[in-house]
Amino acid sequence: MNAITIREVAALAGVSVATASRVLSGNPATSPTSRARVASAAAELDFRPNAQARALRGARTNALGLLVSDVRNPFFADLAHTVEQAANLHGYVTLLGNANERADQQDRYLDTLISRRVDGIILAPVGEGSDSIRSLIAREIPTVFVDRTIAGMDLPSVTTDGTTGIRQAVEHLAAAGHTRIGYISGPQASSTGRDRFAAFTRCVTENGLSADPSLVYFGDYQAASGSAGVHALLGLREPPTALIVADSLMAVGAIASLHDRGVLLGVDLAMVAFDDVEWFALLNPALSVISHSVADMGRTAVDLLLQVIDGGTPASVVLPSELIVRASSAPAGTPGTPPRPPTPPAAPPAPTASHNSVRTH
Amino acid sequence: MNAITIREVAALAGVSVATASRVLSGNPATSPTSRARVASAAAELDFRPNAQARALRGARTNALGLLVSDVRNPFFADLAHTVEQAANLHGYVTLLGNANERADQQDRYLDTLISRRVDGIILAPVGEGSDSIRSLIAREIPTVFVDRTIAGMDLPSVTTDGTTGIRQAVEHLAAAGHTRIGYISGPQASSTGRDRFAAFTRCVTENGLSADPSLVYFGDYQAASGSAGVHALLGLREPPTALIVADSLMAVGAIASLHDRGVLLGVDLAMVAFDDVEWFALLNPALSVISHSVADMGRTAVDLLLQVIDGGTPASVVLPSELIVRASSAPAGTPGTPPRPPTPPAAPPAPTASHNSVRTH
DNA sequence: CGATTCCATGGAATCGTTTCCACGACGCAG
DNA sequence: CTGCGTCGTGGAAACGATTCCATGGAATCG
Repeated sequence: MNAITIREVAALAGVSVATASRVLSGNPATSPTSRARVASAAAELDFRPNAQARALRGARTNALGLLVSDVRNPFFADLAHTVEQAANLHGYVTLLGNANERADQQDRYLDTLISRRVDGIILAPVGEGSDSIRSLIAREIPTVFVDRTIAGMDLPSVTTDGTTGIRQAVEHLAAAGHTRIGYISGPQASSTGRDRFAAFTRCVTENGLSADPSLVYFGDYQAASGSAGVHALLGLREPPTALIVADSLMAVGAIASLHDRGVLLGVDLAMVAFDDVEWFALLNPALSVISHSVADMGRTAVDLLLQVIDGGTPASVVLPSELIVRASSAPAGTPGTPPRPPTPPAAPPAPTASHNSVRTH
Repeated sequence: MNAITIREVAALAGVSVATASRVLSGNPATSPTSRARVASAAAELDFRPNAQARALRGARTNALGLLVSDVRNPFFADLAHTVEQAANLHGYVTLLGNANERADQQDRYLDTLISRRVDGIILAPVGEGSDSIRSLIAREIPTVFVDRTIAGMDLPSVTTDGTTGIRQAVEHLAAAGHTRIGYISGPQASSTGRDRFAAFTRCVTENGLSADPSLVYFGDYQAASGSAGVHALLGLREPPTALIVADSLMAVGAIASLHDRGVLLGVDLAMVAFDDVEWFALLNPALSVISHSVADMGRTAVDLLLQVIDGGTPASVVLPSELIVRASSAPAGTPGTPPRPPTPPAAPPAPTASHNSVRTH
């Protein structure tokens, strides 16, 4: 770790450190001669400026923090990817943290991001507010929420309006004859969990469907709770004939559990999941989903954050969602019949929406 | 961004900065009195030490860099997760970078990691060596390779021995009567691409199967190349009756393409993919895979890196792989017959290996 | 009781970079 | 020829923490 400093570069170039610094940071007040000499000296020594020292003096670190609730969730993996690309475009490097859906890990990571003096933070919060998050606000560290928000914390955010998609899903299932729709919900401690659940209950009553509270299972956005939800709902005396699952990981767990039980998707049970994941279309039958554009969300989050860093107070953005109908939400079978022998799944109804994600205004 | 410094903490506590620093960094040479006063002052001001300044003076940053070739690849998402957890256990924070399977993005990220003076780097390299990687070695920055290596660069590494799994897969398919096995390979510019391809060709000849070079398609570990591979291989005059795909993303592309063509997995075409991804088991028919333990790989990589940081020169570790047979690799259909109407997939043969991943010694 | 050790403490140097300030050289207009 | 603005340059302060070193008081020992 024989680090080369700007001092050695200056010495080799035969100029002062001040001049070397000016050349290396693009300050125009330099002569062509010293520009050339410093540049070649830096190249020869393979000089890499120490970002710590640079950030210590200057105000900016040119780093953004992105804290997602679970990297293994394909939605957040995609989000990380788009955020990284967008940040890169603006000269920022992204430090990605993984809260693992746990508030303590989120706080630990937030603390290190604060310590490292990132220029701003994009946060998909877990829980309902912690000291670390309040600390963020008290220090006026530029922060935006993505995907989820926290009640009472007035920060710019990019979220999805799940209502449209959920309404479309409920109406679609109702039109297919389902009256008892099960719902595997996200945790009520998260804004998306609450909002989607509220939208679901509203749409269910609006469509005159069963509002039986036992049709709702509250999961935690992890695969295991999807399995548990299927177990609970199909164990009811009057099980649902259709199922809406509030995120992709729980959908994976739910599907695995249905497989184990020999319940055929799209035949014995209709299903729609929130979040469009590429391979959901590859399942047999392909899974109907409520889609929202992760690329737009990532780009918008970076845009908002950069505005906050520049001192602005941008308005929050709400992105649309929409139903994509595939074979898994075929018309209802007769409720209560035991699983039948495998038959080819019914032909999917004509899609009500294209697969292409909706662009934000 | 009204940052609180140790100076203000010291003032409030009524001690010198030196004492404050000692208390805050756990130096035992402090009196209980000042410990208490400094601690309460720090808490009251919500003091967060500036990691930049700390790292500037001291030698360590307590940060590791993890550079993966593609975050959206579930294998690397899982790896990121386990590495992060393991590093966390040792008090390190992980800076995750995404090379996007592109050498230029990898180099850009390596440069920022060098600039930020991370204590060590875990690298899943893209390409066959660049100036940035050579720079890493020249500076003696602790680095280990994970999943992939680069020929001629003698760094500790954790890799998977794909040979066992591929041999099992080829023998399994041969036993089922397949003689023409297609192979969608990873890029020959990557060590895993070369190694797995070499193992495949060796096993094919050993088992007396067709070594027709047109049965091999070279992809790039991205989904699109999986589709292209299916297109190329099924367009042959004598198409293969079985397919081995060298990674999970290309498998996704391949499966999508098979869907589009109406080719039934496990009926018209047997398939085995490298990398065990949770939801591959959920496909219908479930996908046979060559599994290797990503958790072991992540933990081992962190272990090796910590040894290198402590001045050691640990030996590289090779982890095992094994075939997990599921329904997608059913016995061969008659080659060349057009897709038949859907029938229930054949019952899977008895698994030759358990789903549980093999533990490293 | 005096000398010596121990220990908590504060002042100051240090890390590598940026940036303020002062200075000298130069060109140009009066 | 002198005065003034411009421009490139170097010295030194600054950023916020750690750590060496010296100091003074208390404790211990002969």
